[in-house]
Amino acid sequence: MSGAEGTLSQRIRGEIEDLIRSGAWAPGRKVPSELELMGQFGCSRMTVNKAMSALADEGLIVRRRRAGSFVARPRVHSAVLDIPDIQAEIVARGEAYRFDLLDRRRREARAEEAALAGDLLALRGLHVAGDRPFALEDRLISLAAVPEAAGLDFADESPGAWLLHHVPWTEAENRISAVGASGEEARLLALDEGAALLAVERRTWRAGEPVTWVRQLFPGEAYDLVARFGPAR
Amino acid sequence: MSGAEGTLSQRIRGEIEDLIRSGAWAPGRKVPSELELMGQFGCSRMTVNKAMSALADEGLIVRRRRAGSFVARPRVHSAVLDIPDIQAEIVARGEAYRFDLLDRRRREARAEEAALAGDLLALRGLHVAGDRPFALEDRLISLAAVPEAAGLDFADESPGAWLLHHVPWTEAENRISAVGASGEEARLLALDEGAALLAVERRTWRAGEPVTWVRQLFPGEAYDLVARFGPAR
DNA sequence: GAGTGGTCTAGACCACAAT
DNA sequence: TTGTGGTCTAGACCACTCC
Repeated sequence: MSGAEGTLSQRIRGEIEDLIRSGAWAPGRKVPSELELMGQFGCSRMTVNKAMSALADEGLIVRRRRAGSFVARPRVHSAVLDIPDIQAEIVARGEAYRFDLLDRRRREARAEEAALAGDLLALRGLHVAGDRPFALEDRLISLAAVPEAAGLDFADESPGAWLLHHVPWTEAENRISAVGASGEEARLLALDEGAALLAVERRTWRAGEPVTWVRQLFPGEAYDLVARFGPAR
Repeated sequence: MSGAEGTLSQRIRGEIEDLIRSGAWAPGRKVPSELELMGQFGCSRMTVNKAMSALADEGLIVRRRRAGSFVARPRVHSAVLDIPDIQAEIVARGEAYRFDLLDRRRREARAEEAALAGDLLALRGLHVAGDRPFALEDRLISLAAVPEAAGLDFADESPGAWLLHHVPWTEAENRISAVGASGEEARLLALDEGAALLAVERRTWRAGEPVTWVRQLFPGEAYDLVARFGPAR
């Protein structure tokens, strides 16, 4: 939470940002107009406008003349490095997608899982494109952050896709490395033991609270992560 | 080049941005004050300020009260995904750094090297940390974009570090994958054939012009790419 | 037609750091 | 001390688009 810093326009921006990131204002909800916010904060329209423009640049709100401003529907595609929605990517290629849940259990966080605490859902599953294994996924979900997850079986929707659609506005840290496949991993991915895998490990927070940890293993030659950056404008 | 769009403040921003990205205004150079720009563009200070604040947010300029605004020294660390300065990383860890140039030749771009054209410098070298191979690098440099590179032997400084310091404000696209080491690659990196390598392939432009292409192979377990994103503020 | 955002103006006061 | 940026105000006109 952070709606109490610095200048007035930063404070306005922070307060609204907190409401959105915490989930209190759901996607699609109307944001007060600049005139209303002028009243609420007792300031000029330029000051409100600065805050709202910043939120729009960030992609947190969408602004339309005459209609007003609204909490944006979260874009899955970050400009710089996707949180890959594997399901959506496979479907977009025209292949059949399936998520095979291999293991599902509830347990307490272990000490070494510093990022997460308390009651967890631990999942292992395989993303399948057509009939070809696409990625092996191990995931922990904090039930403190996402209690609704406790009741799901993730048969129709992968945990990643479900989280993307139900817990918007998260922050994430990715670690990317290459590993040789263990015997078990090789078997599940239909590769030879020792084959090169791209390992993506990601921790995700919402409004400072840990939400999920995931490690995805991709057959290296079959998957490229693309990250582009440069002038936005 | 893009200094001719939209609103007045966008135009101001665009014109200055072009001057910086093209290299015409070198890092450290003083940017005209808001008062001067008000005169040049015949507008109010708020309009100039909006443009300059945006440039500062982008990291292209640094603003200091009383002193003025200056073209920023390029930060090697992008907020989202580094263009890794391998040399700096190794030195920062307190290890000795060495770049062994294995091959260096000039040649014309081939048809399949769509990104680059004309006269190229083609390099192969090994980044060494202490006495341990750290990364194998193949690189092409466009001599049309960077004619100064023709005269360098890259004995003291790796090509990547040299480019980072001499060709600022580039845009880049990274592709990241995992591959098994070929016999030659394994030999140079002192690994077993087939060992998992993290492959980072990057193309870089400056002001729309291709500058360099590079492919770096890291022993997978020894190197992590970290990419973090979320609220800036 | 009227409500909303998009942009701009002319002016103001303040904080800061270089001189 | 003084030039510079940082922020804000109160007002304005315009463009768009929903009603």
